[in-house]
Amino acid sequence: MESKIALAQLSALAQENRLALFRLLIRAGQDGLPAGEIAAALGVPPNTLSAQLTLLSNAGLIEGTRQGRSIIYKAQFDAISGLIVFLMEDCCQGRSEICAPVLEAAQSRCC
Amino acid sequence: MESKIALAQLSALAQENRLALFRLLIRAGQDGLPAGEIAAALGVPPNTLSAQLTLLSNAGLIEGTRQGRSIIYKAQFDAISGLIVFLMEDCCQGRSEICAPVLEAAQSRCC
DNA sequence: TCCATATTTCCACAATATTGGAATTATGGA
DNA sequence: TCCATAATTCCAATATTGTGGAAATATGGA
Repeated sequence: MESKIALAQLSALAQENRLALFRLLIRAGQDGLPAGEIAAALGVPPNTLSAQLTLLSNAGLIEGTRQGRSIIYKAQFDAISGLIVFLMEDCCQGRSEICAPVLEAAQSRCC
Repeated sequence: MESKIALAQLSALAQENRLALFRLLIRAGQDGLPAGEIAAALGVPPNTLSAQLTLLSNAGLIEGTRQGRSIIYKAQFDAISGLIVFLMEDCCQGRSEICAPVLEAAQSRCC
């Protein structure tokens, strides 16, 4: 992954509202949520939410598709996977005993 | 993990210099690097670097220990592991086929 | 004690990001 | 065509962050 993309993703997540928004979509899973429901859930005015959705979307972390009058946003799980790999890149120079436990711990505590 | 800590970690990583700095320490592994060498490697004046080290350190992503006149900074691998878990929290409501591949992909591409 | 090296703290200027009001675009139904 | 709903774009005020100069602190050696 390019450094610029990772930076955009980290910047997008590095804000209270957007982090909450992203995690809401992670929890919503593959069904996603319409922008209006997200705004209601987070208590954010629609134009502000729109700016936040755009940032996360430009970073590739979420994707919106129109469905009637609503736009349904979904978390992009691949993007998170790529970001994790980027952060751990060249972490061990072959000595995988250093970095393997990091991802193993994450895996065992997830789901 | 508390949301505040995750936010501090993401904010700390969401900046070009600090992201490069963190990844440098990830690559340096458990030996770490003295602040001076980091400054030289990144081409950043020492006082600016110090502010960046402080931010990453306060977020728990790195840790510095004095050794003679130098302070050796090391990446905290546990912190990254915790951040990954936080981002994926409640990702699948039991339907682990959604989120398991994310971490598996990360694991297979790392090391 | 004095000096050189390593790093940090203090501070203020410049750059960047966040927010929401008002207006705009898009869709579907009557 | 007209209206209501859903979401976005434009813009400017406000808030936050990043940067480096100058001074300060900490360590080790002569």
